[in-house]
Formats: sequence, C-alpha cells, structure tokens
Amino acid sequence: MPAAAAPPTRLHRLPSRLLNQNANRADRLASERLSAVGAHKWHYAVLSSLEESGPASQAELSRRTGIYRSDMVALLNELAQQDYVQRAPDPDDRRRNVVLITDAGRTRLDELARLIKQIEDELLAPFSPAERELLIDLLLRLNEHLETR
Amino acid sequence: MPAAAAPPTRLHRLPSRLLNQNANRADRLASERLSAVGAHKWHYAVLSSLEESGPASQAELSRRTGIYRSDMVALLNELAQQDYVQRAPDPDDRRRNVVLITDAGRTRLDELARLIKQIEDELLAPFSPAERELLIDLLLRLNEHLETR
DNA sequence: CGAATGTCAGAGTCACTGATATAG
DNA sequence: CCTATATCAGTGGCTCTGACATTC
Repeated sequence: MPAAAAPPTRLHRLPSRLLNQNANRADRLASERLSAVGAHKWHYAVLSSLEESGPASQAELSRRTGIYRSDMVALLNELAQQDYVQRAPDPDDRRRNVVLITDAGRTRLDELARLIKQIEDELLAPFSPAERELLIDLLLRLNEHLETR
Repeated sequence: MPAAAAPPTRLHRLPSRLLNQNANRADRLASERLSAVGAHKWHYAVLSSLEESGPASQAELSRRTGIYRSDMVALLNELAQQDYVQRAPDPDDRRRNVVLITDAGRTRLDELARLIKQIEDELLAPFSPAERELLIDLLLRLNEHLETR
C-alpha cells in the first residue's frame, strides 16, 4: 500500500472499493502463509474440491472452483508432479482426463486446511463468531447476486 | 467466469475467496458503467478526494486514495488534459505540485457520483438499507484490521 | 546529510480470450 | 455438424518495486 490511512470519507465507504482493498489484503495474507509451505490458494481449491465432491474431469474441476480451464492445466501439472493428484485419460470419454486425489494429496490437503483455518482466524480476528457468520453470509448473498447479473 | 455455479462447499465459504470473487464482479460492473462515459474508478477517487478534502500534492493524494504515487502521474495527466484538475508547482515547496479540482472537474464529479450511486444500488440490490449499512460497516472494520497488520 | 517528491520504466500476478487438435 | 475437452499462447489490467533527479 502507498502509505498511511485517512479518515472515512465518501470514497472509503464505497462497497466496490472496500471489497477490493479487503480482497487484496486478504490475498496477500493468504499468499504469504501458503507460499511458506510452497503452496498456492489454487492448490487448496482443487484438492478440497476433489475431496469434497469426488474425482472430476478438468473442465468439471474448473466449474467447481472457478479457475479457468486453460489455467487448470498448469495447476494440475504441479499437483500431479508432487503426487497430490493423479491424472489419467477417461476410458468412457476419451476427450477427458479423470483427476483424483491421492493419499499424499489428502495429507497435503489436511496440512493446507489447517493453515487456511489459521489464516481465516487471523483475517477475521476482530470479529465475534456471530459477526463472522454474518459477514460470510452477506458475502455469499452478494456473490449469488453478482453471479447471475 | 469459467462457467456455472456450484452449491456452497467449504471452499465457497472461505472469506478470502468470497472477497475476491465479489471484488472482481463488483469491479467489472463498475468498469463497464464508468467506461461508458470514458471514466475510470480512479478518476472518481481523485476528484472526490479533491473536493472532499481540498487541494493536495500528488503524494498526499496518493495517501488519501491508496493509489500509488507512481501511478498517480499518468492519472493526473489524463485529468489535467481534460481540464478536470489543475496541476501547478507549489511555490512553498518546490518539490511538490499543487493539484486542485476545476469547475469542469466538479461537474464531472457530479456526473460520476450519480453513476456510482447507480452502480452501488445495482451492486447491493438484494440487500435492505440496514443490511447495506451492516455490510459496509463490517467491511470497514475488516479493512482497518488488515491495514495495520 | 537523510527524507520526501514527482517521474519513469518495468516486474509479477491474475483474470480472461483465442485458437487448435481431438473426441463425443 | 455442432459441442466439449485439454492444451497452449498471449493480452490487458492492476498492484507494486526500484531507481533517479530535485528539493527540503
């Protein structure tokens, strides 16, 4: 960030501005922590989706996680190279790859999940449990609204 | 966005993820609307800061708006070229420029403020006035927290 | 001297587009 | 024939860093 703070003006109460600034800062926090263990938030997204919703094609994973199909390729290369996922041609539809999480991937996911929990705690430190729920709920609703605009 | 939605999973309730997605979508909405009148959100930020808090040096403007000093240069070039701001050497401190908003700038600011109001309404459409206040308040508190991390 | 200012040049990241080959 | 998939190459925007000359 450029420098110090300013008192809340019209500008500082703009939702889109608030969202942006918070997103950037939250992202920086998460990236710092995750890179300390050689991970990226995308790794968590993919592994967690695989565990929660089961194996999937790359396109399906893309839909689940919001990561573009074109970016999924390199991401899965990384995860496969570290043996966190397995990628094999789908015998039923030879356009597709079936991606599945490995045991090592599950272990990694546990590690990342713990980290993410810590990050979230640090991120939401000033809020009570009820306020956290409230904030998440509002953001979820906003997200649904903007999704289908 | 890649494609369709998915039911709320662990992943979809992650604050940093929610913030990011909402920030992106809100930004796209704002950019679309603003570019329709040849404007950028940064233009609004600078003009509104000049009007609310008065003339300032570029560095001071940078602090007020959160826009980097290095990026402020080109931004002010644009605004000055359209006669929305005036930029002149500060006689009291010859390192500085004094930037002030012009009458045309005030007119432009009014226009942009109206647009921004509409954008905000569309953005927060699903929320009641009380919920909007609540969301903004939570985001402000989060912002203050992350600012001084 | 150290610190602040305005300026430029450029890096790094991210969301996103387009094209292509292959298969349904 | 149209559509979906995996892949690759590349764009544009935005945050951010580093350096420099000038002035305090």
